Amino acid sequence: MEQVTIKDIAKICNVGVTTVSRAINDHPDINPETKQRIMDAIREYHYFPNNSARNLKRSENQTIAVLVKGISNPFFGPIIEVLEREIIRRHFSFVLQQVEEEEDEVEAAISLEKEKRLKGIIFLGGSVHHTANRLRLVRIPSVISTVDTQIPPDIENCAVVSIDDEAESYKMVDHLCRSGHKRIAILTASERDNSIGKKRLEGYLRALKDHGISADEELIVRMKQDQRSYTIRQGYEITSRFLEKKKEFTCIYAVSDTLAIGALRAVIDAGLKVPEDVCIAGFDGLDIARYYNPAVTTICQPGEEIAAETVRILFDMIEGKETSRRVVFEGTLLKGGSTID
Amino acid sequence: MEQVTIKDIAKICNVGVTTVSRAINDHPDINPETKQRIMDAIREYHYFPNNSARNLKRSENQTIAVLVKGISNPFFGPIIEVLEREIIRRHFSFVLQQVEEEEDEVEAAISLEKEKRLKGIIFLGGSVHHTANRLRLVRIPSVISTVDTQIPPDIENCAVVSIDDEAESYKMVDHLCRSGHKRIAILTASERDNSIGKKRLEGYLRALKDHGISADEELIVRMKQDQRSYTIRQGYEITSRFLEKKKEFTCIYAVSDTLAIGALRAVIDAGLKVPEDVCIAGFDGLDIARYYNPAVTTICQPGEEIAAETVRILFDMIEGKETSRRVVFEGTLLKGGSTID
DNA sequence: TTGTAGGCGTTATCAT
DNA sequence: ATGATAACGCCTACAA
Repeated sequence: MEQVTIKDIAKICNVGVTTVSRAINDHPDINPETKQRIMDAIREYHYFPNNSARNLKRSENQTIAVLVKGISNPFFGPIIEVLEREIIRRHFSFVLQQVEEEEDEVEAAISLEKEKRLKGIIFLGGSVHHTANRLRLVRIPSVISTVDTQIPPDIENCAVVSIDDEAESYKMVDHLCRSGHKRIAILTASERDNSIGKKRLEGYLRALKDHGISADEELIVRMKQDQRSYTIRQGYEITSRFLEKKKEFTCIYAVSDTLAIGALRAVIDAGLKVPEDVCIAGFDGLDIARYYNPAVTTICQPGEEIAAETVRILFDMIEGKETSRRVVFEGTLLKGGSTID
Repeated sequence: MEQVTIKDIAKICNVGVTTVSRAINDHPDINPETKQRIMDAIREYHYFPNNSARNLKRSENQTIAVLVKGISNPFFGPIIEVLEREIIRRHFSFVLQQVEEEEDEVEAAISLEKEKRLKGIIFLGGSVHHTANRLRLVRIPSVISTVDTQIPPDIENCAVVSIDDEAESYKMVDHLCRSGHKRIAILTASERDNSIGKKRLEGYLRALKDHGISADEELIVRMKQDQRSYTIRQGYEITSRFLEKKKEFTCIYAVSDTLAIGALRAVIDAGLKVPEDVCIAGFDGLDIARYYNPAVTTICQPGEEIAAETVRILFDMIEGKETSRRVVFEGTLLKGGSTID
């Protein structure tokens, strides 16, 4: 028997398929003995229900999908854990799906919604805003999490939970300026980025301006596009090249902790001392920033709170309750040994 | 119209469903103009084919699934990237699926195989060996990747690609002993672990023995079970507690780089100098080990080669070719500033 | 080149 | 408590 189906089990047990279906779905209307017989046969013949058939037939499914862009981003690790725990706690199933770099997450969502009869969707990472219009096609409640974006007010089943990237970035650069830095280099995304890289750069520029410092294009160091973004290696390489130019500067602010760590190491390898010769700051509040030597001064995003709030809002929407459409969390400036006050 | 189906599109375009199906699946037997008309309607009415229905009907699907246990493990990041690239390069689709900590990966595989009509499966991480018998139920070719395990020789459509954990661990501890260390503490998994933690501990014990050093139970530091394993934080905490005991030792060997980094930081926080007072070594060869300050001496697993070989073997099996059933790669001892020769 | 009809494996409805 | 049967949305002979 190539593929054991529900019919085979029915035949083996001399019952109808309905009864087998009742057994595997824990329906009440079934004789316990019949059920036992069926379950035994299922085990013996290694029957596994076909999920495609189930999803096709079922009108709805108590499951929430999390769509992550860049699943190996260490920032998402603890967040995914909380999302999962909170979803399971509410007796829903949890599906984690990776979205490819070039893939449109909204399209993936629509497709998955149909395929799995989802009840809700969480977008983690990515840059959903340029597809805001497509969001209209998502019929079920969704929350965009950790991405600071705007959604048109008429899209009613979608919410956003994140920090304010521009403001938090301002907070960091403001702090650095107050510490006396006047020549602060920034490590950020490539020119055509339209996501956190851009927002955090804007915060940097505004802070400089408020401190009467004119921005110097030469201190804006951008990632190379031919490599994975926001990696330690990327941080190391762009910093090394920057150092070779012998620009004058006293501080490097990287828009992610991973970049900051690469920068830190590049600076050390160049024979400079941190923080005596160069101060370094990051963004995100990764564990590794805290545990690096020296600890990296950073803006800590309350990732786990964002995750918990994300799930809370999603379920409010699912249950038809009134709920906030936009929640902005505050980041915390965490001072480490990589900067001097 | 709640859910647009293929029938709706057919009706709208005044054609049969077959023709619509032909259009969306790029069948040759269709009038280009008809196709264009259909594609326009699809876009206009936002039709998305239902994947469940497709998978149900399709007898096979050119797709490979990767089942990862512990997807946020940084060791898997670059590996997944290579797996994906290699699979796509062979014109197959790639599906990444997370397996829960308590979930049985083989069962997940069987379920997914039916649901998506997979052509092959890659197991990444986890500890597949205690379910070897269940592996028999997986009808399609599979490769267990990065897990050093044995599979019964009669299971013919399953292969293993990994390093030899015991031998590599031996290599590291042997090196440490040759550097003069006699009191080497090890940071490893909990007692009931039956995976890498155990294998690497065995290598440690054998190396000590070969150097005439008797193992000291007090130098075997185990992870706490109430926390996520192999995290930096875990490494920091168990090391801190260990330091409080004031045991005599000159070196800490952690069975993962993440643990090693936590240990490193704990040692530094305790006012000790690395490597002058304490040497520290890790395992895996993560980027962060290389970029830490000081760089962590570690065994570097050739993750990307393992990934490439995994895909190669899988496709050999799919194509019915003879191929190796077991490939063991060598790790490389990478010396960093965290130890002294 | 196009359409009709049957079936993929399951669940839901409605009898019995 | 149980079973027959009609969907679910799609693909694919086969027929036209």
